[in-house]
Amino acid sequence: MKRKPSTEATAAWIRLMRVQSRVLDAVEQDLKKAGFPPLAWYDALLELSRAPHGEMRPVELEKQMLIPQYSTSRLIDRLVDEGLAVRRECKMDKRGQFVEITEAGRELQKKMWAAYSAAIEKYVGSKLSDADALKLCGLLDRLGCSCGDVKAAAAAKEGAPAR
Amino acid sequence: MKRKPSTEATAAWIRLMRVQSRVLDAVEQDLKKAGFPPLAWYDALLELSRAPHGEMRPVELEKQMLIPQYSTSRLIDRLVDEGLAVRRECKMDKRGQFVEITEAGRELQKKMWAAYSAAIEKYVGSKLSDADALKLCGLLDRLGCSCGDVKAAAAAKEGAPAR
DNA sequence: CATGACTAAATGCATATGCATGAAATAGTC
DNA sequence: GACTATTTCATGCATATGCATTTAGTCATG
Repeated sequence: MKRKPSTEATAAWIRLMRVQSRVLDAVEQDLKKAGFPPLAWYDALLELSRAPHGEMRPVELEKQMLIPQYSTSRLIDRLVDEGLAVRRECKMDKRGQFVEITEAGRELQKKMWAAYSAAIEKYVGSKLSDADALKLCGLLDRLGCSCGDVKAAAAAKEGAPAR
Repeated sequence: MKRKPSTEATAAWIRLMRVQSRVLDAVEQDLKKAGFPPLAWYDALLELSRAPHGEMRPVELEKQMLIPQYSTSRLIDRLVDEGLAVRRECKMDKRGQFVEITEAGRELQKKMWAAYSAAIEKYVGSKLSDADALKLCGLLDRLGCSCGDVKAAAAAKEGAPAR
């Protein structure tokens, strides 16, 4: 465990950091220029819209998005403030609650996907063949994140980065 | 430009975001647990230590690290506060200044590299063969970031993510 | 050498984040 | 059922970030 990384591994690390940062920045900028909120909002709206009845427990959302608890709490605050979601009482566990996406939330999610998917195409899709994209997936998956199968994403047709 | 991304491209995007986030998090956590400051400090110290006479203009540092101007300014503040760097007058351009790394700064950079490189090995190196790491580099490079040549990193022997 | 355009760096202010803790409900145990 | 531990969610506080602006110096031009 004390071994030093190879030159190749270090180079891969640097690129992983840099490229992600640049690409994410570019995508976020495109969204912002189009007048949309940050990607994190999109992720949350997407999760909610996919959930049965469009509602989830904050704890669930937190697990899906892999962000800290307080972060979830505040993200929900903002969504609610903007009328994109509502908090609903949770009868079975009165500590908890349900967060339900509103019609406005669903609409925003769809509109954002138009801009978001265009950005993905612009900054990723157009630079790699499908075969190379798959290779990239394979290599990234080896770095130990479980992102589910590529086919699962296919079924969903919408992408969400987990920050 | 309005084409939708393929499933493969979207999957690659998701993985790029997720894996980077997880790996960076893991590395930062390791550093933090070892009592070290954030990676951004390391990057700055490394840049400074490589510069001739261990000094640079803030503007240069900003360009190297690709972070916003105000961010550089405040990062330097912190380094100076901790005695890791000093601000020096710039005679040729009195608007500007030089930032020079101190002995303490050089020492910290070296100590951090020990922990940092171990983390890179742990979370990247040990998961990929060198050949695969190179493949990953190649694919990531196609996404349009100029990270310089792998050989350049080899010469330097130290890695720095650009945030 | 005056003036207008530009560059280097810092900073005020609003917002966001991380951390630790708090409050309220539930679950487990004796 | 009383007691403790655990889970769910919110929040106070310190720090960090993004954005716009300010201050100071340089440069180009007439």
